[in-house]
Amino acid sequence: MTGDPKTAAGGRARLAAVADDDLTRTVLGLVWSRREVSRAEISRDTGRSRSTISEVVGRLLGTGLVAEMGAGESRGGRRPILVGFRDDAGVILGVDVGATHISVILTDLRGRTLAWREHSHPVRTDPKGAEALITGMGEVCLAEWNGERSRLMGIGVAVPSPVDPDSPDRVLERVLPAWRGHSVLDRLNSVFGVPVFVDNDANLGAVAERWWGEAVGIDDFVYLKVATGVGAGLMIGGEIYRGATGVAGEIGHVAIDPSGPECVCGNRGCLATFVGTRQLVDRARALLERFPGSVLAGTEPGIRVIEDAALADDPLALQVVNEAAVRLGIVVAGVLNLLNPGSVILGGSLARAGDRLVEPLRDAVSTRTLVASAAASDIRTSELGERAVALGAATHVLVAALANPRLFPGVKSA
Amino acid sequence: MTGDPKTAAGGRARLAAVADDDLTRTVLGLVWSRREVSRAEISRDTGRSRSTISEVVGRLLGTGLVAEMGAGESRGGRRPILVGFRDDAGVILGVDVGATHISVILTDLRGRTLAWREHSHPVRTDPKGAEALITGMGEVCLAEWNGERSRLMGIGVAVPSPVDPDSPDRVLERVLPAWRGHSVLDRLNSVFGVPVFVDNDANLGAVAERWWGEAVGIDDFVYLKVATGVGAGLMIGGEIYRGATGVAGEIGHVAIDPSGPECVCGNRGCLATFVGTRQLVDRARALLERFPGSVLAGTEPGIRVIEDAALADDPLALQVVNEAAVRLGIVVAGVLNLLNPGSVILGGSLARAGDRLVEPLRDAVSTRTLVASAAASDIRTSELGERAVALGAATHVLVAALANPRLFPGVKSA
DNA sequence: GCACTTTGTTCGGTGACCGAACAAAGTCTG
DNA sequence: CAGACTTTGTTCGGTCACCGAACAAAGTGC
Repeated sequence: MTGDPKTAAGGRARLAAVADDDLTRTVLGLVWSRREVSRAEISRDTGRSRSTISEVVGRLLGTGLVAEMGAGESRGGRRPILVGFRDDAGVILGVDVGATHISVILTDLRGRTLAWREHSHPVRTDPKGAEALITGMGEVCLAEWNGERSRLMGIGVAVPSPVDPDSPDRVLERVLPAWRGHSVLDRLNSVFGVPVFVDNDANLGAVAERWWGEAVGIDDFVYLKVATGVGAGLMIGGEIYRGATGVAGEIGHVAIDPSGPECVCGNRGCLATFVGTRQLVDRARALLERFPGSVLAGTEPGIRVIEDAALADDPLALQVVNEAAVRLGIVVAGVLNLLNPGSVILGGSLARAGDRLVEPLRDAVSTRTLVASAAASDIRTSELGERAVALGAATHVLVAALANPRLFPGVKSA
Repeated sequence: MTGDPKTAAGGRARLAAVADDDLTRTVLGLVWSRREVSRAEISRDTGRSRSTISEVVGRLLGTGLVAEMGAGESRGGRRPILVGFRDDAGVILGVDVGATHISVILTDLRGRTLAWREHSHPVRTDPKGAEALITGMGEVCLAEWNGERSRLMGIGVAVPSPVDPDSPDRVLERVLPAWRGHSVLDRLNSVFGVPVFVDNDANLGAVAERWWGEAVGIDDFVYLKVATGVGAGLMIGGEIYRGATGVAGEIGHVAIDPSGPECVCGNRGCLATFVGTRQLVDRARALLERFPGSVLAGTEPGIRVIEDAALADDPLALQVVNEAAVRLGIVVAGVLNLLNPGSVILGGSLARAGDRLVEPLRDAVSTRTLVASAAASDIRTSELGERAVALGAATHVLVAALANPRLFPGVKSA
């Protein structure tokens, strides 16, 4: 043993610089969420003395992350100086890698869209092309934004596959076998020179809902996403819950009908055999015979067309939505009974249908749950639209930065 | 506004005494779990300096909660002084209020049983009698133990009903309407003069498993308990998860067969209509015709008798266990897909059947889950026996005390 | 105009924690 | 067996986050 370097370097890491201790983190988060707040108010909310808060805020002002925004209303004495978060202090790229498409968003630190691109691509079979497409689209977004590139803080990537909490590199192999060995993360990191974060798409959709959507202020909810497959993002105590091996929320293969069709997973009657973009489109096509008057007759319907038709109360489209609602309802009922979430948010392909989806779903649920838990949780559709997952990927980076401000450009660590 | 008492009294509470700051808590927990540990080892494990740990341990020695237990093995230098937890520094009462019985346990701070009593009682319909019975059994346990009564630290109570995290008093009303208005908690508190904690029985069974049973060291698991009803305790990140309104884990009314019998809850085919002590006994009686040679023939079978028969490979009893396993398997499969727990532990009426229950259950599960999540989590039966829930109730108090040492007798707060 | 509030800053003080140094009590090697 | 090296636990002076008191600046309300 050559001495004991652990005692010297380990233990409580020496914080040589700004914005890394607990209090600084708390204050930064408070300034972010309150948008405009005085030092005195921070002091009251955190329970720390005004003198302490003054010093912390002073250090934060030096980083450029927060700034004084003018005077606020008097509460019977001197008017407070309002401190606010600099939403433009950095930008974030969010990437949504779907099964058949890729989209990229560029946001500021308040989740505002600065640029957005979308492309169809056979992601499963052409990983090399996908990789090039992602970096290219990222470059395009940055160019459109036309700001200093050094303000890019990080990249969030959503993948349609479970993520192993321990080694996110090995993520893609299970669902995307052709991606084996391709470390998109490394590539993105070396091209853009910033940290890259990966997570499952449903998880990141849940993150988007919690920060900008229907679940703002809710710590315990379930986000259910219908796309090529079906997945759930579990938010528990304000944190994404991944389970023991990272596959929590993978509900596509819950068996809801033992006599149902065979699934790729080897079992029968999985939820994924009924609900999923492809299955919905197939079902619509099969129903054309029974609904010759449908607006879908004669077209080659895509999911978007079905959604539009449902919103126009086309009987065929409503039938498709209804059937899906009943199937989803079976699973949602199970989720409510087991987890008792504060709310359930439906995103993805069918969310645009709104009440036309929620009402039959709620009916299906109510025949399968205890009154108490069903009544307690409200079921809603997402309003974030097609950008939800990419936005969530970007938000994931924002969350990481607020928790560890050294990620912000201009905040030094030594 | 009369001054600002909040600034003076609120915020970071002044710690006038011993054993209440973060580090002291950590050290106390470490000493408890390691049983015998040196100051130097604590220093390495917590990352604090030896000088700091020395001071903290010194203070803890003063409380009587820990003591020096002699010298340990040398690691190449001076031999360490081992510090250990005084398991007999306090005792705890755990109460298991079932639907048809009440049991009380007295334990030390290592979960060892010092006394135990059990009684049948119509809890639902006779709350006053139940209350008297609980206090009486508590007194009997304390008398049998024959120690100083001042060492009683607290009482944990398990109830067969969801618990509202915000107001545990209103707990019992939903499942036990006759208990309305009876605050057993207040009564216990005034009789014994110590804090009283309440929680759901399945939750407390999970606590027992995590501290003394099959889930030691596992932070994410599901405990499934079959008794008069069926319930689950969800351990997530080492904490009991209660959901938004406290009914998480109430899976008795998950619909597993839409064409099944009607349930008291108004729906059809609930898990509770198939699995539950009463249902199992009824089923055994109904099967007597088909299994005339069964050892159960001619008896009036109780659940204990059925368990014994199954362990003796009686075909009728095995049939009952098998059927229950398949039904439970449907629900367990849903749980695995959704939550991806590290393990599933089966407690209550059927746990004694061991592999005779687990094997058919595992078969039922494997046809309904993704390979990945099914393979990752192992399904086991509890070994804690009939005392599990009462033990968990007592353990709940221990957990609270380790997190807030002022609960311990002799540790002053001012 | 005067009494009272509120804000933000300055400044001396407290306490948790650290590192260096040391004595005591070991192990290991020649 | 002696001397070199380790490990443990304690002592002691120093650092840093945080606090409270005091104060000036800038308000409000009668």
